[in-house]
Amino acid sequence: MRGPSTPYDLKRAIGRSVGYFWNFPHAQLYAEPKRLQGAGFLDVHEEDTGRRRKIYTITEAGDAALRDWLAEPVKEHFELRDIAEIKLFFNELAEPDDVARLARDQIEQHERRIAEYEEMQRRYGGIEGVSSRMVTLELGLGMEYAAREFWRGVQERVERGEFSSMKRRPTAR
Amino acid sequence: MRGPSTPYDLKRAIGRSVGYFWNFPHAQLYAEPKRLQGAGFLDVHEEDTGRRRKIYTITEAGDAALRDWLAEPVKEHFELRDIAEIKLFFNELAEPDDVARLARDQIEQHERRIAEYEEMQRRYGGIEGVSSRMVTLELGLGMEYAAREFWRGVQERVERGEFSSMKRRPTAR
DNA sequence: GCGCCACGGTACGCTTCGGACCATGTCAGC
DNA sequence: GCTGACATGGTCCGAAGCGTACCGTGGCGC
Repeated sequence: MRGPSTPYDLKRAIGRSVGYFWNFPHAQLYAEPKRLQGAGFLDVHEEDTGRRRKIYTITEAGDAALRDWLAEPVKEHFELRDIAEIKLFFNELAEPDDVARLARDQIEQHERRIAEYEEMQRRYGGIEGVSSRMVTLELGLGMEYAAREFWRGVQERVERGEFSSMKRRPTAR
Repeated sequence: MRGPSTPYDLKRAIGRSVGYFWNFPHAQLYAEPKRLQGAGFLDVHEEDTGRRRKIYTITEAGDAALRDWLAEPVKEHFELRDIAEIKLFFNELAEPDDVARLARDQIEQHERRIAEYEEMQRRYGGIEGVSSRMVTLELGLGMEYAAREFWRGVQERVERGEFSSMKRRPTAR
């Protein structure tokens, strides 16, 4: 989509797009093109002076492989990976105050993210060509709204004393 | 929460709970207790006959560490890890038919999951003691509803011809 | 008495991860 | 014209995560 790019270019592009819902450790972005090049899906041009940038270009084979992959059905269900959710799952072992703080922090975090996303929508929403890349932003927003509502509910319930701590773990099987 | 358990016990328990939103390759569930035991957070009792089960019990130190962790604030934002979303992000490179199929499959997948979750709610919702563990199920459901709505929207837009393919990639920088 | 399947676990190679580290330009402010 | 901060562009590496293949045990139905 971007044309020939260096890993660093990708890193920045990702930071403003897919990075919001799929984390890429930057070291990966240097290792992966190397592999793809080995597989014949990318060509490299390495500068021989200065910063020695490596500019990768997709090959015909790479283009074909990408399109094949896109046409392939998705079997995996999405995975959430939410530390806060894990902690809430173990709420019985925590103090109600901890749960309350967890909920408060989560609401704040999701609100911040919602503000970011809504700002992006306002800024780039109308622009021709870019808007088809904005579709996924809506999913992100939907998820954020749902999460915010959920944690608000948790907060209310904590306030009503519906979470209680279990001081000792069970020792019997 | 469960008391002394074997990795296998955990594997099954996880399959019916956290496993829905956080994947655990079962090999991990044998390696991790070993590590935790090394750190003094678990005790082992290994059977010396038959299946040689390893039954792990949490220690005082482990219990304390767990509670500390639960009390610690969560810094990381959740991560979605949705292959379908990635593919949709690259919709410009795919055929509209592929996008349509993607949306259809996703709607089906999310509906299946919603049915499972709703069934769980009906079955275990009222039960004393278990219901505090059901909280996270609500978040799961919220996410599923949001995702289903989103993909329905995508489907409608594909039908209206709002997605078009870009046959050739840009070659200029 | 035997074959199947749930149980319970190990081994191993590959990938992913993230933090530490390094070197090159650029530009603002003195 | 020097310097220090910061963006650029990248490598290295140990640790953790992943998934598949594989192995033995025991209960139960036929």
